[in-house]
Amino acid sequence: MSRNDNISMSVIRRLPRYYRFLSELNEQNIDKISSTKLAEIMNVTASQVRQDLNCFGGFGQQGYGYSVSQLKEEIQNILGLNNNYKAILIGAGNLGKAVAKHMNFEKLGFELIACFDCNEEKVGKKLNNLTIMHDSLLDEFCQNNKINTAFLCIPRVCVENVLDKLYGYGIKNYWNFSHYDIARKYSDTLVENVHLSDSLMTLCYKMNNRDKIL
Amino acid sequence: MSRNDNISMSVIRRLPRYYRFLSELNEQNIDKISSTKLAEIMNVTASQVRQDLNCFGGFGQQGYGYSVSQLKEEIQNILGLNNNYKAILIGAGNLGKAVAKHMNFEKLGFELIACFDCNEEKVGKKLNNLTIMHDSLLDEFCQNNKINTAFLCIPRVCVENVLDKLYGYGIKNYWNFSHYDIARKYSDTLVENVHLSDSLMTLCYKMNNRDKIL
DNA sequence: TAGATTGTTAATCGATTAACAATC
DNA sequence: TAGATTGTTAATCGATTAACAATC
Repeated sequence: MSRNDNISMSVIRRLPRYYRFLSELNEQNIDKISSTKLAEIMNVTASQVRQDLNCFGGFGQQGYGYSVSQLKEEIQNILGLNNNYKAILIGAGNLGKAVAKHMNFEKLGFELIACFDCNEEKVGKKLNNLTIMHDSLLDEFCQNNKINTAFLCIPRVCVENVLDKLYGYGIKNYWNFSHYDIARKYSDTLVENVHLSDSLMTLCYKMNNRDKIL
Repeated sequence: MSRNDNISMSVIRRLPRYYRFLSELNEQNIDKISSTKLAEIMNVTASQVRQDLNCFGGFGQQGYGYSVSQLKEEIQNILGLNNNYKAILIGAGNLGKAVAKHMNFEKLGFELIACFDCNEEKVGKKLNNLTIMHDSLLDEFCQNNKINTAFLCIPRVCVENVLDKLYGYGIKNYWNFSHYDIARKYSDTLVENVHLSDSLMTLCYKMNNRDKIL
């Protein structure tokens, strides 16, 4: 099935976007689409669509196009959204709460099974269906549960301490909202960073250079 | 000063990262750094550092290196972080609250001057130093205040309606947390999108392909 | 002056786009 | 069969890296 073992991250990062647009088309009960039309909708080139998809297999049919529902499923599988990776949330502050409540983890390949905070006031409160636990229970929880991922929503200065523990318990995948550089310390981790301030600074730059950009 | 009028977005997106590392070095009272050392710290090539910086000017000194504090300031200026762009927040849900409380807007070139929500229960409550206002007050507020940017923390389906109003009042810069495609509808807008679910899906892919990646 | 390190040009690498033969 | 559209190769474009002359 896979025609190309060395898929570039540029391609990977476009997959969620394909997935979103295909999901929409699917909801609109559109059952076939050509690379040209899909490209139009997504504001990319038809060549890119075909090249991207062909990294993973020949999902289309010459003369016809692509089956929307099939292609959506294929990308779902490529991304691995049918997984049920167990995740824990570290930090139930504003950001942690937002992340926990805002995301539909089941549709994204994850299940949030616990959340921790160092603040006594938060401990015992509910977050979704979970009761927030104190950081001191982390060790016990990690020993008794298989955890695939940690979502880090704590300040940068707190990360190293927690990370050392989590890594010690074999957790090697992180969704990281801090600026702490996880992969530098532990090179066999997989990390997705969300740098909100970087994004806002980029907007600031664009605003300063409106004329050059538009 | 600017040697290159057509800076690529690849370069721009690296600037916040330079800025962060330089800020750290500055806090550690390190006053000079060579492209080689900076590259090492940032895990990039020295060539890239020099190329990137030279898009904007010759900030270094041959035989010596770069002044940390000067370079930090230069990038601060390039990004426009000394601005005081007036921003309003639309949506004071979990995500909106997290964004409002979590970010240090002043250091990022912005000032949050109001926030709005359509939920009567939230109206009147405080968010930072601001009182959450009902969406129905948006028109009046926009007429009486100069607003540069809107931070959209509302569900996708709610965006178009609000966007039309905001655009009508001349707001053309958006920090967008929804999947609504603002730039498609209004092509003279500047948009920074934050797609949290895309990031998590990418992590999911990486986890599924750990062996290929690491 | 000698050593260090930049600024900048040239070479390489990778990603995107164009073109078209294969085929449904 | 004729028309449409893919899969795939080749061409182009842009970004990264290497090299080195300029110079502090």
